[in-house]
Amino acid sequence: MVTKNKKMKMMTLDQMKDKDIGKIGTVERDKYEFELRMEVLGDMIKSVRKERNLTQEQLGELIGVQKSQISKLERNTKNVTIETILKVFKALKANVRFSVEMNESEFKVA
Amino acid sequence: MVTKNKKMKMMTLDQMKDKDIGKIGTVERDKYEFELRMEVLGDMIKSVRKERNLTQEQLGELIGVQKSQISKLERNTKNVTIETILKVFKALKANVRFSVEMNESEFKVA
DNA sequence: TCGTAAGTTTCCATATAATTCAACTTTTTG
DNA sequence: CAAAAAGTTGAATTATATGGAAACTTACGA
Repeated sequence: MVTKNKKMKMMTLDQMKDKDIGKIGTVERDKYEFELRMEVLGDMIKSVRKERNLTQEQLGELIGVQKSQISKLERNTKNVTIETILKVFKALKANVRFSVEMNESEFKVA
Repeated sequence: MVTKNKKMKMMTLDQMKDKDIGKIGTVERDKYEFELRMEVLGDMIKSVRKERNLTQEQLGELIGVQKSQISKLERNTKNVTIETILKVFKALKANVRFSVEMNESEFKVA
């Protein structure tokens, strides 16, 4: 299973690279400064939850946590793990995308 | 590093996952989805680092951590916080974007 | 093939994210 | 308005991510 997954992982990576990366030339610099504001992430959770017409308690049930936890995630100024983000938006049937870009090329992570 | 013109018969990512992991919604599949994302995230760090011609040690110096830590991030031994992701890609002068999409609407988080 | 550089792993400590519970405040609604 | 529902907060706990040190393995150039 491990070997299998590893093999698949490499295939996936190669696919990704061949498709999206191609070759990248020389030096480059970041276009604009990027800053992720955690409040916005919390706002996103809230927005999507409202969109789905769920209370914090109901969303909590879907995920398996108390409403207080949802509240904290929504108004959170703290750091969050990827796992938590995925868990929440999955329950909300929303798709999360992470991408990394250098220069013109964009590498989709998920 | 990036292999060009590598003609191989391979399944699409979704095909692979459906065939070898199980259908969407199963525990196995969900777990794999998460692991896949994490693994690919590590691969992205590695790819961009290589692109910048940096060793793990050099990247570590930029961020202020040991090379072992970079190794761990690239090999995804753990879950990762947003802060860590941002820190790494910032050092690599790469731009990270998170976005959430549900149905037709897409909400940019950053 | 030897030596060095690069990368990995293990053990461990510390910081902090995730979470609950219960009391509290705010909002909704009958 | 008063009750109920929804949301917030703080204190405490648990789980785990971050990180260093050092030994180890792998890659690689002379």
